[in-house]
Amino acid sequence: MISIDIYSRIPIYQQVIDGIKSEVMLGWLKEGEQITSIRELSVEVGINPNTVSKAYLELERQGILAVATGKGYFVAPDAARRIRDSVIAEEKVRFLSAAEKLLQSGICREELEDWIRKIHCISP
Amino acid sequence: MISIDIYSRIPIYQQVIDGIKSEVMLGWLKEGEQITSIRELSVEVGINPNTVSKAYLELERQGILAVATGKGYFVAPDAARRIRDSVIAEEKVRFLSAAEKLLQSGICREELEDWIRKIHCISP
Amino acid sequence: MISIDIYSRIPIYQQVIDGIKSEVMLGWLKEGEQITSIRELSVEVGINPNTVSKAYLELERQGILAVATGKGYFVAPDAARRIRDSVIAEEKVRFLSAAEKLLQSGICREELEDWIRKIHCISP
Amino acid sequence: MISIDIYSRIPIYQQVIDGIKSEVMLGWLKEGEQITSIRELSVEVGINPNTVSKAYLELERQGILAVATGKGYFVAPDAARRIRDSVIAEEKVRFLSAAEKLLQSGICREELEDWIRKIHCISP
DNA sequence: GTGGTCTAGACCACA
DNA sequence: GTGGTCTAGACCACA
Repeated sequence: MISIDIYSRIPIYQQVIDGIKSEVMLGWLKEGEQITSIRELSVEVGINPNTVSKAYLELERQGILAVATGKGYFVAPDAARRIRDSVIAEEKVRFLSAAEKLLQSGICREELEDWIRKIHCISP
Repeated sequence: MISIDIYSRIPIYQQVIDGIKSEVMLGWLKEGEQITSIRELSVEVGINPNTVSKAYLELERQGILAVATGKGYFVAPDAARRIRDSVIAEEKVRFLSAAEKLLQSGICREELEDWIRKIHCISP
Repeated sequence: MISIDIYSRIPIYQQVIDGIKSEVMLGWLKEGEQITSIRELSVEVGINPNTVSKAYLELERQGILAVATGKGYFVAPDAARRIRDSVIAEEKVRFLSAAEKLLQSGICREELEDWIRKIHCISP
Repeated sequence: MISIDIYSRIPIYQQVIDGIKSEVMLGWLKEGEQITSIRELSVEVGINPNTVSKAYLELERQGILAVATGKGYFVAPDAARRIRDSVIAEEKVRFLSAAEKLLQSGICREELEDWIRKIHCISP
Protein backbone atom coordinates (compact mmCIF):
# COMPACT_ATOMS: atom_id res chain seq x y z
CA MET A 1 0.00 0.00 0.00
CA ILE A 2 1.43 3.33 -1.13
CA SER A 3 1.02 6.24 1.26
CA ILE A 4 0.47 9.71 -0.17
CA ASP A 5 0.88 13.06 1.57
CA ILE A 6 -1.06 15.64 -0.43
CA TYR A 7 0.57 18.47 1.56
CA SER A 8 4.10 17.36 0.70
CA ARG A 9 6.15 19.52 -1.68
CA ILE A 10 6.97 16.27 -3.52
CA PRO A 11 4.45 15.95 -6.39
CA ILE A 12 1.91 13.18 -5.92
CA TYR A 13 2.92 11.42 -9.17
CA GLN A 14 6.49 11.35 -7.85
CA GLN A 15 5.33 9.83 -4.57
CA VAL A 16 3.57 7.10 -6.58
CA ILE A 17 6.75 6.45 -8.57
CA ASP A 18 8.81 6.24 -5.37
CA GLY A 19 6.21 3.99 -3.74
CA ILE A 20 6.18 1.45 -6.56
CA LYS A 21 9.96 1.42 -6.73
CA SER A 22 10.10 0.72 -2.99
CA GLU A 23 7.68 -2.18 -3.31
CA VAL A 24 9.79 -3.72 -6.07
CA MET A 25 13.00 -3.20 -4.08
CA LEU A 26 11.45 -4.78 -0.98
CA GLY A 27 10.29 -7.76 -3.05
CA TRP A 28 6.59 -7.08 -2.43
CA LEU A 29 6.19 -6.79 -6.20
CA LYS A 30 7.91 -9.54 -8.19
CA GLU A 31 9.28 -9.14 -11.69
CA GLY A 32 6.69 -10.20 -14.27
CA GLU A 33 3.84 -9.69 -11.83
CA GLN A 34 0.85 -7.56 -12.86
CA ILE A 35 0.38 -4.42 -10.77
CA THR A 36 -2.78 -2.71 -9.58
CA SER A 37 -4.59 -0.99 -12.46
CA ILE A 38 -4.63 2.78 -12.78
CA ARG A 39 -8.30 3.01 -11.80
CA GLU A 40 -7.96 0.69 -8.83
CA LEU A 41 -4.89 2.41 -7.44
CA SER A 42 -6.46 5.86 -7.88
CA VAL A 43 -9.45 4.74 -5.78
CA GLU A 44 -7.28 2.95 -3.22
CA VAL A 45 -5.10 5.95 -2.42
CA GLY A 46 -7.73 8.58 -3.22
CA ILE A 47 -6.01 10.46 -6.02
CA ASN A 48 -6.82 11.35 -9.63
CA PRO A 49 -6.40 8.57 -12.23
CA ASN A 50 -4.47 10.99 -14.45
CA THR A 51 -1.89 11.32 -11.70
CA VAL A 52 -1.46 7.53 -11.44
CA SER A 53 -1.25 7.30 -15.22
CA LYS A 54 1.50 9.91 -15.27
CA ALA A 55 3.48 7.87 -12.75
CA TYR A 56 3.01 4.57 -14.64
CA LEU A 57 4.06 6.17 -17.95
CA GLU A 58 7.22 7.50 -16.34
CA LEU A 59 7.99 4.08 -14.82
CA GLU A 60 7.47 2.52 -18.24
CA ARG A 61 9.86 5.06 -19.74
CA GLN A 62 12.43 4.05 -17.14
CA GLY A 63 12.00 0.37 -18.09
CA ILE A 64 10.60 -0.55 -14.69
CA LEU A 65 7.07 -1.26 -15.85
CA ALA A 66 5.95 -2.83 -19.14
CA VAL A 67 2.50 -2.33 -20.60
CA ALA A 68 0.49 -5.09 -22.30
CA THR A 69 -2.21 -3.39 -24.33
CA GLY A 70 -5.63 -4.20 -22.94
CA LYS A 71 -4.15 -6.23 -20.09
CA GLY A 72 -2.45 -3.66 -17.91
CA TYR A 73 0.94 -2.91 -16.42
CA PHE A 74 3.52 -5.53 -15.36
CA VAL A 75 6.78 -5.31 -13.46
CA ALA A 76 9.50 -5.45 -16.11
CA PRO A 77 12.12 -8.19 -16.05
CA ASP A 78 15.27 -6.68 -14.57
CA ALA A 79 13.24 -4.00 -12.78
CA ALA A 80 14.91 -4.50 -9.40
CA ARG A 81 18.40 -4.21 -10.87
CA ARG A 82 17.50 -1.07 -12.82
CA ILE A 83 16.04 0.58 -9.73
CA ARG A 84 19.05 -0.40 -7.64
CA ASP A 85 21.48 1.02 -10.22
CA SER A 86 19.62 4.31 -10.53
CA VAL A 87 19.25 4.68 -6.75
CA ILE A 88 22.98 4.15 -6.29
CA ALA A 89 23.83 6.64 -9.03
CA GLU A 90 21.48 9.33 -7.68
CA GLU A 91 22.19 8.87 -4.00
CA LYS A 92 25.95 8.78 -4.53
CA VAL A 93 25.74 12.26 -6.03
CA ARG A 94 23.66 13.49 -3.08
CA PHE A 95 25.95 11.78 -0.59
CA LEU A 96 29.10 13.35 -2.01
CA SER A 97 27.51 16.78 -2.41
CA ALA A 98 26.32 16.77 1.20
CA ALA A 99 29.64 15.43 2.47
CA GLU A 100 31.55 18.15 0.63
CA LYS A 101 29.34 20.92 2.02
CA LEU A 102 29.69 19.51 5.54
CA LEU A 103 33.49 19.36 5.24
CA GLN A 104 33.49 22.96 4.01
CA SER A 105 31.39 23.93 7.02
CA GLY A 106 34.00 22.61 9.39
CA ILE A 107 32.72 19.11 10.09
CA CYS A 108 35.68 16.71 10.04
CA ARG A 109 35.89 13.43 8.14
CA GLU A 110 35.94 11.44 11.38
CA GLU A 111 32.57 12.85 12.39
CA LEU A 112 31.03 11.92 9.02
CA GLU A 113 32.34 8.36 9.41
CA ASP A 114 30.94 8.30 12.91
CA TRP A 115 27.50 9.27 11.65
CA ILE A 116 27.63 6.45 9.09
CA ARG A 117 28.54 3.88 11.72
CA LYS A 118 25.53 4.89 13.79
CA ILE A 119 23.01 4.30 10.99
CA HIS A 120 20.85 1.32 11.87
CA CYS A 121 19.65 -0.37 8.73
CA ILE A 122 18.71 -3.83 7.49
CA SER A 123 20.03 -4.53 4.02
CA PRO A 124 17.44 -6.38 1.95
CA MET B 1 29.08 38.91 -8.50
CA ILE B 2 26.11 36.54 -8.41
CA SER B 3 25.57 34.39 -11.48
CA ILE B 4 22.04 33.46 -12.50
CA ASP B 5 20.95 30.62 -14.77
CA ILE B 6 17.51 31.54 -16.02
CA TYR B 7 17.06 28.04 -17.50
CA SER B 8 17.70 26.31 -14.17
CA ARG B 9 14.77 24.63 -12.37
CA ILE B 10 15.99 26.45 -9.26
CA PRO B 11 13.93 29.67 -8.98
CA ILE B 12 15.89 32.86 -9.67
CA TYR B 13 15.13 34.32 -6.24
CA GLN B 14 16.53 31.13 -4.66
CA GLN B 15 19.70 31.47 -6.71
CA VAL B 16 20.05 35.02 -5.39
CA ILE B 17 19.57 33.77 -1.82
CA ASP B 18 22.20 31.07 -2.32
CA GLY B 19 24.55 33.55 -3.99
CA ILE B 20 24.43 36.04 -1.12
CA LYS B 21 24.89 33.26 1.43
CA SER B 22 27.95 32.03 -0.48
CA GLU B 23 29.48 35.48 -0.55
CA VAL B 24 29.01 35.84 3.21
CA MET B 25 30.44 32.35 3.83
CA LEU B 26 33.47 33.10 1.67
CA GLY B 27 34.06 36.37 3.48
CA TRP B 28 33.45 38.49 0.38
CA LEU B 29 30.66 40.20 2.28
CA LYS B 30 31.54 41.20 5.84
CA GLU B 31 29.07 41.43 8.72
CA GLY B 32 27.74 44.99 9.06
CA GLU B 33 28.60 45.81 5.46
CA GLN B 34 25.96 47.32 3.17
CA ILE B 35 25.08 45.11 0.21
CA THR B 36 24.21 46.09 -3.35
CA SER B 37 20.80 47.77 -3.47
CA ILE B 38 17.80 45.97 -4.95
CA ARG B 39 17.73 48.19 -8.04
CA GLU B 40 21.48 47.96 -8.64
CA LEU B 41 21.63 44.20 -8.31
CA SER B 42 18.61 43.79 -10.57
CA VAL B 43 20.34 45.63 -13.42
CA GLU B 44 23.70 43.94 -12.69
CA VAL B 45 22.33 40.42 -13.06
CA GLY B 46 19.57 41.34 -15.49
CA ILE B 47 16.52 40.37 -13.46
CA ASN B 48 13.48 42.20 -12.13
CA PRO B 49 13.77 44.25 -8.92
CA ASN B 50 10.79 42.36 -7.46
CA THR B 51 12.74 39.12 -7.73
CA VAL B 52 15.73 40.57 -5.90
CA SER B 53 13.40 42.03 -3.29
CA LYS B 54 11.85 38.61 -2.68
CA ALA B 55 15.31 37.15 -2.06
CA TYR B 56 16.37 39.98 0.27
CA LEU B 57 13.13 39.75 2.28
CA GLU B 58 13.66 36.02 2.81
CA LEU B 59 17.27 36.61 3.88
CA GLU B 60 16.05 39.23 6.34
CA ARG B 61 13.50 36.75 7.71
CA GLN B 62 16.37 34.30 8.23
CA GLY B 63 18.32 36.92 10.16
CA ILE B 64 21.09 37.07 7.57
CA LEU B 65 20.33 40.58 6.35
CA ALA B 66 19.02 43.63 8.22
CA VAL B 67 17.22 46.50 6.55
CA ALA B 68 17.60 50.18 7.47
CA THR B 69 14.70 52.30 6.24
CA GLY B 70 15.72 54.58 3.41
CA LYS B 71 19.29 53.34 3.53
CA GLY B 72 19.30 49.76 2.32
CA TYR B 73 20.23 46.22 3.31
CA PHE B 74 23.18 45.28 5.51
CA VAL B 75 24.78 41.97 6.43
CA ALA B 76 23.48 41.13 9.90
CA PRO B 77 25.85 40.50 12.81
CA ASP B 78 26.17 36.76 13.25
CA ALA B 79 25.17 36.12 9.62
CA ALA B 80 28.05 33.74 8.90
CA ARG B 81 27.34 31.61 11.95
CA ARG B 82 23.63 31.42 11.14
CA ILE B 83 24.33 30.30 7.59
CA ARG B 84 26.88 27.73 8.75
CA ASP B 85 24.47 26.30 11.32
CA SER B 86 21.63 25.98 8.83
CA VAL B 87 23.89 24.42 6.16
CA ILE B 88 25.10 21.81 8.65
CA ALA B 89 21.56 21.01 9.78
CA GLU B 90 20.24 20.65 6.22
CA GLU B 91 23.18 18.77 4.75
CA LYS B 92 23.37 16.36 7.67
CA VAL B 93 19.82 15.26 6.89
CA ARG B 94 20.67 14.82 3.21
CA PHE B 95 23.90 13.01 4.05
CA LEU B 96 22.22 10.51 6.36
CA SER B 97 19.28 9.96 4.03
CA ALA B 98 21.58 9.26 1.09
CA ALA B 99 23.84 7.03 3.20
CA GLU B 100 20.88 5.00 4.40
CA LYS B 101 19.57 4.44 0.87
CA LEU B 102 23.04 3.45 -0.34
CA LEU B 103 23.43 0.94 2.50
CA GLN B 104 20.00 -0.49 1.68
CA SER B 105 21.10 -0.81 -1.95
CA GLY B 106 23.99 -3.02 -0.95
CA ILE B 107 26.83 -0.52 -0.73
CA CYS B 108 28.87 -1.35 2.36
CA ARG B 109 29.95 1.11 5.06
CA GLU B 110 33.60 0.75 4.09
CA GLU B 111 32.86 1.96 0.56
CA LEU B 112 31.03 5.05 1.87
CA GLU B 113 33.99 5.84 4.11
CA ASP B 114 36.28 5.39 1.16
CA TRP B 115 34.30 7.89 -0.89
CA ILE B 116 34.55 10.42 1.94
CA ARG B 117 38.32 10.02 2.15
CA LYS B 118 38.64 10.74 -1.57
CA ILE B 119 36.80 14.07 -1.42
CA HIS B 120 39.25 16.84 -2.14
CA CYS B 121 38.20 19.99 -0.37
CA ILE B 122 39.81 22.99 1.20
CA SER B 123 38.28 23.74 4.57
CA PRO B 124 38.01 27.47 5.11
CA MET C 1 -16.33 37.57 3.47
CA ILE C 2 -13.19 39.61 3.99
CA SER C 3 -13.55 43.38 3.80
CA ILE C 4 -10.66 45.46 2.52
CA ASP C 5 -10.05 49.17 3.01
CA ILE C 6 -7.71 50.26 0.25
CA TYR C 7 -7.22 53.64 1.94
CA SER C 8 -6.02 52.10 5.20
CA ARG C 9 -2.32 52.41 6.14
CA ILE C 10 -2.48 48.67 6.90
CA PRO C 11 -1.22 46.87 3.76
CA ILE C 12 -3.90 44.98 1.85
CA TYR C 13 -2.08 41.65 2.19
CA GLN C 14 -2.02 42.19 5.98
CA GLN C 15 -5.75 42.86 5.99
CA VAL C 16 -6.25 39.56 4.16
CA ILE C 17 -4.06 37.77 6.73
CA ASP C 18 -6.05 39.31 9.59
CA GLY C 19 -9.34 38.50 7.86
CA ILE C 20 -8.54 34.81 7.42
CA LYS C 21 -7.31 34.56 11.00
CA SER C 22 -10.57 36.12 12.23
CA GLU C 23 -12.65 33.67 10.23
CA VAL C 24 -10.74 30.74 11.71
CA MET C 25 -11.02 32.16 15.24
CA LEU C 26 -14.76 32.69 14.83
CA GLY C 27 -15.19 29.14 13.56
CA TRP C 28 -16.41 30.25 10.12
CA LEU C 29 -13.48 28.34 8.64
CA LYS C 30 -12.98 24.87 10.09
CA GLU C 31 -9.63 23.08 10.37
CA GLY C 32 -9.05 20.89 7.33
CA GLU C 33 -11.50 22.88 5.21
CA GLN C 34 -10.42 24.20 1.80
CA ILE C 35 -10.43 27.98 1.58
CA THR C 36 -11.36 30.21 -1.35
CA SER C 37 -8.74 29.96 -4.09
CA ILE C 38 -6.33 32.82 -4.77
CA ARG C 39 -8.02 33.75 -8.02
CA GLU C 40 -11.54 33.58 -6.61
CA LEU C 41 -10.76 35.66 -3.55
CA SER C 42 -8.94 38.23 -5.67
CA VAL C 43 -12.07 38.87 -7.78
CA GLU C 44 -14.37 38.70 -4.73
CA VAL C 45 -12.58 41.46 -2.87
CA GLY C 46 -11.34 43.28 -5.97
CA ILE C 47 -7.59 43.00 -5.47
CA ASN C 48 -4.71 41.47 -7.42
CA PRO C 49 -4.07 37.71 -7.20
CA ASN C 50 -0.43 38.43 -6.29
CA THR C 51 -1.59 40.27 -3.18
CA VAL C 52 -3.78 37.36 -2.08
CA SER C 53 -0.92 34.97 -2.81
CA LYS C 54 1.41 36.98 -0.58
CA ALA C 55 -1.09 36.70 2.27
CA TYR C 56 -1.63 32.96 1.80
CA LEU C 57 2.12 32.28 1.65
CA GLU C 58 2.62 34.12 4.93
CA LEU C 59 -0.23 32.19 6.56
CA GLU C 60 1.34 28.96 5.35
CA ARG C 61 4.65 30.02 6.83
CA GLN C 62 2.85 30.58 10.13
CA GLY C 63 1.40 27.06 10.01
CA ILE C 64 -2.17 28.35 9.72
CA LEU C 65 -2.73 27.22 6.13
CA ALA C 66 -1.44 24.15 4.26
CA VAL C 67 -1.14 23.98 0.49
CA ALA C 68 -1.85 20.90 -1.63
CA THR C 69 -0.23 21.11 -5.07
CA GLY C 70 -2.78 21.57 -7.80
CA LYS C 71 -5.66 21.54 -5.31
CA GLY C 72 -5.42 24.69 -3.24
CA TYR C 73 -5.07 25.96 0.30
CA PHE C 74 -6.59 24.29 3.38
CA VAL C 75 -6.91 25.36 7.00
CA ALA C 76 -4.16 23.54 8.88
CA PRO C 77 -4.89 21.27 11.81
CA ASP C 78 -4.23 23.22 14.99
CA ALA C 79 -4.73 26.55 13.19
CA ALA C 80 -7.10 27.98 15.80
CA ARG C 81 -4.76 27.18 18.68
CA ARG C 82 -1.77 28.67 16.86
CA ILE C 83 -3.65 31.90 16.15
CA ARG C 84 -4.90 32.13 19.73
CA ASP C 85 -1.39 31.61 21.15
CA SER C 86 0.15 34.26 18.91
CA VAL C 87 -2.65 36.77 19.64
CA ILE C 88 -2.15 36.30 23.38
CA ALA C 89 1.62 36.71 23.10
CA GLU C 90 1.38 39.86 20.98
CA GLU C 91 -1.46 41.54 22.84
CA LYS C 92 0.09 40.84 26.24
CA VAL C 93 3.14 42.84 25.18
CA ARG C 94 0.93 45.71 23.96
CA PHE C 95 -1.19 45.55 27.10
CA LEU C 96 1.76 45.74 29.47
CA SER C 97 3.52 48.45 27.45
CA ALA C 98 0.40 50.61 27.43
CA ALA C 99 -0.27 49.96 31.11
CA GLU C 100 3.26 50.95 32.04
CA LYS C 101 3.08 54.21 30.08
CA LEU C 102 -0.28 55.04 31.64
CA LEU C 103 1.07 54.41 35.15
CA GLN C 104 4.05 56.62 34.36
CA SER C 105 1.64 59.34 33.20
CA GLY C 106 -0.04 59.38 36.57
CA ILE C 107 -3.00 57.06 36.00
CA CYS C 108 -3.34 54.83 39.06
CA ARG C 109 -3.69 51.05 39.06
CA GLU C 110 -7.27 51.24 40.35
CA GLU C 111 -8.32 53.27 37.32
CA LEU C 112 -6.79 50.73 34.92
CA GLU C 113 -8.64 47.93 36.70
CA ASP C 114 -11.82 49.97 36.49
CA TRP C 115 -11.42 50.34 32.72
CA ILE C 116 -11.00 46.58 32.39
CA ARG C 117 -14.17 45.87 34.36
CA LYS C 118 -16.16 48.13 32.04
CA ILE C 119 -15.14 46.32 28.85
CA HIS C 120 -18.17 44.60 27.42
CA CYS C 121 -17.14 41.52 25.52
CA ILE C 122 -18.53 38.11 24.70
CA SER C 123 -15.96 35.39 25.26
CA PRO C 124 -16.24 32.70 22.61
CA MET D 1 21.02 61.71 24.73
CA ILE D 2 18.58 60.19 22.26
CA SER D 3 19.32 56.65 21.14
CA ILE D 4 18.49 55.65 17.57
CA ASP D 5 18.15 52.15 16.13
CA ILE D 6 18.50 52.43 12.36
CA TYR D 7 17.31 48.83 11.94
CA SER D 8 14.05 49.44 13.80
CA ARG D 9 10.78 49.45 11.83
CA ILE D 10 9.99 52.70 13.67
CA PRO D 11 11.10 55.58 11.39
CA ILE D 12 14.10 57.50 12.64
CA TYR D 13 12.24 60.83 12.72
CA GLN D 14 9.62 59.15 14.93
CA GLN D 15 12.35 57.88 17.26
CA VAL D 16 13.62 61.47 17.55
CA ILE D 17 10.11 62.71 18.35
CA ASP D 18 9.67 60.02 21.01
CA GLY D 19 13.12 60.75 22.44
CA ILE D 20 12.48 64.46 22.89
CA LYS D 21 9.06 63.81 24.40
CA SER D 22 10.67 61.43 26.90
CA GLU D 23 13.26 63.99 27.89
CA VAL D 24 10.57 66.59 28.53
CA MET D 25 8.46 64.10 30.50
CA LEU D 26 11.45 63.10 32.62
CA GLY D 27 12.23 66.76 33.31
CA TRP D 28 15.61 66.63 31.56
CA LEU D 29 14.34 69.35 29.26
CA LYS D 30 12.56 72.21 31.01
CA GLU D 31 9.80 74.33 29.50
CA GLY D 32 11.24 77.48 27.89
CA GLU D 33 14.68 75.89 27.57
CA GLN D 34 16.44 75.95 24.20
CA ILE D 35 17.09 72.51 22.72
CA THR D 36 20.01 71.20 20.73
CA SER D 37 20.06 72.65 17.21
CA ILE D 38 19.19 70.53 14.18
CA ARG D 39 22.78 70.44 13.00
CA GLU D 40 24.22 69.58 16.39
CA LEU D 41 21.73 66.81 17.08
CA SER D 42 22.23 65.32 13.62
CA VAL D 43 25.97 65.07 14.28
CA GLU D 44 25.50 63.80 17.85
CA VAL D 45 23.29 60.88 16.92
CA GLY D 46 24.72 60.36 13.43
CA ILE D 47 21.64 60.96 11.31
CA ASN D 48 20.67 63.27 8.48
CA PRO D 49 19.78 66.88 9.37
CA ASN D 50 16.64 66.60 7.24
CA THR D 51 15.43 63.80 9.49
CA VAL D 52 15.96 65.89 12.64
CA SER D 53 14.24 68.82 10.95
CA LYS D 54 11.24 66.66 10.12
CA ALA D 55 10.97 65.63 13.77
CA TYR D 56 11.27 69.21 15.08
CA LEU D 57 8.65 70.47 12.64
CA GLU D 58 6.22 67.78 13.78
CA LEU D 59 6.90 68.63 17.44
CA GLU D 60 6.25 72.29 16.64
CA ARG D 61 2.97 71.32 14.95
CA GLN D 62 2.00 69.48 18.14
CA GLY D 63 2.75 72.56 20.24
CA ILE D 64 5.61 70.90 22.07
CA LEU D 65 8.37 72.95 20.53
CA ALA D 66 8.32 76.62 19.56
CA VAL D 67 10.65 78.14 17.01
CA ALA D 68 12.30 81.54 17.33
CA THR D 69 13.50 82.58 13.92
CA GLY D 70 17.25 82.77 13.81
CA LYS D 71 17.58 81.58 17.41
CA GLY D 72 16.46 77.98 17.33
CA TYR D 73 13.90 75.67 18.93
CA PHE D 74 12.61 75.99 22.50
CA VAL D 75 10.48 73.74 24.67
CA ALA D 76 7.00 75.28 24.57
CA PRO D 77 5.27 76.40 27.75
CA ASP D 78 2.78 73.71 28.68
CA ALA D 79 4.78 71.07 26.73
CA ALA D 80 4.80 68.52 29.54
CA ARG D 81 1.05 68.71 30.03
CA ARG D 82 0.38 68.40 26.30
CA ILE D 83 2.60 65.33 26.04
CA ARG D 84 1.03 63.77 29.10
CA ASP D 85 -2.50 64.31 27.74
CA SER D 86 -1.68 62.85 24.34
CA VAL D 87 0.14 59.85 25.83
CA ILE D 88 -2.85 59.08 28.04
CA ALA D 89 -5.26 59.38 25.12
CA GLU D 90 -3.18 57.17 22.81
CA GLU D 91 -2.19 54.53 25.34
CA LYS D 92 -5.72 54.23 26.71
CA VAL D 93 -6.89 53.21 23.23
CA ARG D 94 -4.07 50.66 22.97
CA PHE D 95 -4.69 49.40 26.48
CA LEU D 96 -8.41 48.81 25.90
CA SER D 97 -7.87 47.28 22.45
CA ALA D 98 -5.30 44.81 23.80
CA ALA D 99 -7.44 44.01 26.85
CA GLU D 100 -10.45 43.29 24.65
CA LYS D 101 -8.50 40.93 22.39
CA LEU D 102 -7.03 39.14 25.41
CA LEU D 103 -10.49 38.68 26.95
CA GLN D 104 -11.76 37.32 23.62
CA SER D 105 -8.83 34.88 23.57
CA GLY D 106 -9.91 33.39 26.87
CA ILE D 107 -7.76 35.35 29.32
CA CYS D 108 -9.92 36.29 32.31
CA ARG D 109 -10.24 39.75 33.88
CA GLU D 110 -8.51 38.55 37.07
CA GLU D 111 -5.40 37.62 35.12
CA LEU D 112 -5.25 41.05 33.45
CA GLU D 113 -5.50 42.71 36.85
CA ASP D 114 -2.79 40.42 38.14
CA TRP D 115 -0.47 41.48 35.32
CA ILE D 116 -1.08 45.14 36.17
CA ARG D 117 -0.27 44.60 39.84
CA LYS D 118 3.05 43.04 38.90
CA ILE D 119 4.25 46.01 36.84
CA HIS D 120 7.12 47.68 38.65
CA CYS D 121 7.28 51.35 37.77
CA ILE D 122 8.33 54.62 39.31
CA SER D 123 5.88 57.42 38.58
CA PRO D 124 7.74 60.65 37.86
C1' DG E 1 18.82 57.82 -3.27
C1' DT E 2 16.63 53.47 -0.33
C1' DG E 3 12.73 49.58 0.30
C1' DG E 4 7.68 48.17 0.31
C1' DT E 5 3.27 47.56 -1.85
C1' DC E 6 0.40 46.85 -5.54
C1' DT E 7 -1.38 46.01 -10.24
C1' DA E 8 -1.66 43.62 -14.81
C1' DG E 9 -0.52 40.01 -17.17
C1' DA E 10 2.42 36.00 -18.90
C1' DC E 11 3.94 31.25 -18.37
C1' DC E 12 4.84 27.11 -15.87
C1' DA E 13 4.04 22.52 -13.20
C1' DC E 14 0.68 19.81 -11.12
C1' DA E 15 -4.08 17.46 -10.22
C1' DG F 1 -9.00 23.88 -12.36
C1' DT F 2 -4.90 24.89 -8.54
C1' DG F 3 -0.60 27.69 -6.86
C1' DG F 4 4.38 29.59 -7.98
C1' DT F 5 7.47 32.52 -10.48
C1' DC F 6 8.61 36.33 -13.05
C1' DT F 7 8.38 40.75 -15.56
C1' DA F 8 7.24 45.73 -16.20
C1' DG F 9 6.00 49.53 -14.25
C1' DA F 10 3.50 52.72 -10.91
C1' DC F 11 3.35 55.01 -6.45
C1' DC F 12 4.45 55.55 -1.69
C1' DA F 13 7.24 56.63 2.79
C1' DC F 14 11.64 57.47 4.47
C1' DA F 15 16.72 59.29 4.73
